[in-house]
Amino acid sequence: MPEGHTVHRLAARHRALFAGRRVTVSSPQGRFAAGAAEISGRVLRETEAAGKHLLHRYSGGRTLHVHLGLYGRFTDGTGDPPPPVGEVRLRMGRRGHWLELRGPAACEVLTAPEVEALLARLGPDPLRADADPQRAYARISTSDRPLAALLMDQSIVAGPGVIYVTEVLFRAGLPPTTPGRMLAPEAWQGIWADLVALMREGVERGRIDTVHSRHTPEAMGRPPRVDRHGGEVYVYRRAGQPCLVCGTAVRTATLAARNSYWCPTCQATW
DNA sequence: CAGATATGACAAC
DNA sequence: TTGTCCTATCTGG
Repeated sequence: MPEGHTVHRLAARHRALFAGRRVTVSSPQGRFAAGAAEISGRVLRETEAAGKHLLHRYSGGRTLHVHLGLYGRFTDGTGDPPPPVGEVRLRMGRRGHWLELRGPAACEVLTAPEVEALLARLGPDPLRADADPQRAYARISTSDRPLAALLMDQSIVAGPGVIYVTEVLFRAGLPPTTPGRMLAPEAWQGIWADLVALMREGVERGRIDTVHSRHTPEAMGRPPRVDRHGGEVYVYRRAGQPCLVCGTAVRTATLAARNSYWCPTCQATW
């Protein structure tokens, strides 16, 4: 589930559920027992998302940092918490509502300087008001690395994962192998604006849906896709299947240890 | 029931 | 570039 939109959505949900309240924190699985003891019984002041990182800021200056990694997920519910099933790393609750976390890559309590250091190594996040896209462009435009790798580098842009990056490059008409250096400033502005729009929509809807959004093939100045069936994304994980816009078989390759997908016709060249 | 897979990141080579 | 880690779920035999 987890690209940046998921984490921002969680931050908002956790804020609505628990911010300003005293919460109990435990680790049924045991792996977060010490951290849980540090924050349990404190007031959760505020929640925040930065890229794919979730922060719960507690009274007393401590911050819970969660990174979902590939499999991490939260569940929550009303009433009394159910008996723990499986590997529940963290459980938190207040009267009437509980929250569980399984499988995170990171679940730890950080000090203020550690939080600062974490935030300092992240690039601009399209979902944050304080984001400066030019900071990302300064890195992109001076690199020979392929765009797919640059945009997935969280120190360049924080939040997008392989799906958003794959799809935004399709929508920009650029192959994932395009060297960063080749990206014109206007093209970057377009990609950034597209990331902002798509990811905001992702936060609202709780899913990544790049085809049925406001940037339809028609709006992109391309012929409408014939197939009305087919799903939420243009090319991600659609290797060998016909491009939804032009019908060419979607190509795939491994780029920077991640799978890339692109349409060789719609994304012919920079 | 073993094995593959999943929207990620990092250390080690 | 490869291996490793976090957990659950789906596939096939």
